[in-house]
Amino acid sequence: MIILFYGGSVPRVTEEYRDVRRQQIADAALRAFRRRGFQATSMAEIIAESGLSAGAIYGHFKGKSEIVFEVATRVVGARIGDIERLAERDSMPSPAELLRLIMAGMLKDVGNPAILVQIWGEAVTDPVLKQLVQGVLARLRDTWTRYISLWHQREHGLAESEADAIAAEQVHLFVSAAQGYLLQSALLSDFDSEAFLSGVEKHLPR
Amino acid sequence: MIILFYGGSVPRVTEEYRDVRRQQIADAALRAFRRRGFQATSMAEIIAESGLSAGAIYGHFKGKSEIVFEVATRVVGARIGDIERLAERDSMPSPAELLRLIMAGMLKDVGNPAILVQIWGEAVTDPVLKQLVQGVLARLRDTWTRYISLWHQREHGLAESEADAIAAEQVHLFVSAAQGYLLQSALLSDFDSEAFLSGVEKHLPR
DNA sequence: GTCTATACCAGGATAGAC
DNA sequence: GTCTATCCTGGTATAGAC
Repeated sequence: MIILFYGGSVPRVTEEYRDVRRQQIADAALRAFRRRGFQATSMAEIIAESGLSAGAIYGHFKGKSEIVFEVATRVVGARIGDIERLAERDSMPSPAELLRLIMAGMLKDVGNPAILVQIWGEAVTDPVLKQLVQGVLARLRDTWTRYISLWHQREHGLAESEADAIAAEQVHLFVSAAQGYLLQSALLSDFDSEAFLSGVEKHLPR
Repeated sequence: MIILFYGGSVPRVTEEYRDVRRQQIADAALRAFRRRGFQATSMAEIIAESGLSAGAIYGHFKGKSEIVFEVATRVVGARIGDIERLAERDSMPSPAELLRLIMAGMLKDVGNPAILVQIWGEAVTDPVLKQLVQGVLARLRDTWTRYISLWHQREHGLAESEADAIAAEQVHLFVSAAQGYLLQSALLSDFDSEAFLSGVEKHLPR
């Protein structure tokens, strides 16, 4: 393929070209994951789906884990963006309503909650995935904490420091609710999403 | 080995003998899982740990999943027993305190929460493990619901039917908190167990 | 950078003798 | 029921040409 160097020692066009390829591979991987789940998707399938070859893929990623890293980072970025956008609205949804929205967004992008559960399971032994999950969880927790704090300030007129303190306590419950929701919807064939969400919404702190 | 048939066509001593063997294998497997996690433990290691041979193990279990099924069922049975015992005490711990106790018991028996997360991940694709997780979750949820209902009746003097209804809503939050706790303690190297538990305890419904 | 072909390995499960 | 030895599958990653 055409590789252009633009002047000095920095390969400008190449850089961009690499990004496009990485994106193309990540997109293909996500399509494959949506279809077959994470574990069941072999590198061969990602290769086929991408329309490229083994050599090409391994030229851009060290392996399957690195590809997921890329995919997941993008997806979670979208979710973080959602939360931050909602935090700027005149009437913020309550944290419990936020849970509903995040879950919906997650399922829409990822397609199948089982993928996440599988990644969690792999992360136990795979260092790259472990780092991914830790990073993702930290970002999500922080953003969510800010949201809850802001909501308490707006809704209950709490001072920022006080709201921050409460939010830091409550966020664990919200994050757990999200994880429980994903886990159960992935594993229980008779999972009642609406019962879960409304039950939880009713008893989550306000 | 000695196999005795006691009278008719029912092999009485054999039956007992099989149970002992199955138990021996299950114990060995749990020891191996505690040491290395679930995924990383190969059949070869379970075989070595049990002091038996491949042939012997496969004579008693169809495969790895069936062994975990046995192990997990025993462990969860203990947890169910804990809850039911606590429900009979004069002063029941609050549901939030129960969470603490269950988590402690779980970690004591299983040794490492990562094992559970790995089983969840595998359950997505493995039918035997999926059935295991579904069964376990259902039993746990039911027992926990009864506990919460009972607590509301005792503590707030609610009628049984009313207490049942509230418990059915709240149980999702408690189960999720347990799952979130296990997941995070397995995956976050800087997980602050005490902050989680006390934060959650403070904002869980009473 | 990309392709095809393939080496290589781990690990679960089985065969057949005792 | 149990043992030893081994087969066999799936799947990741690399070699070497273009």
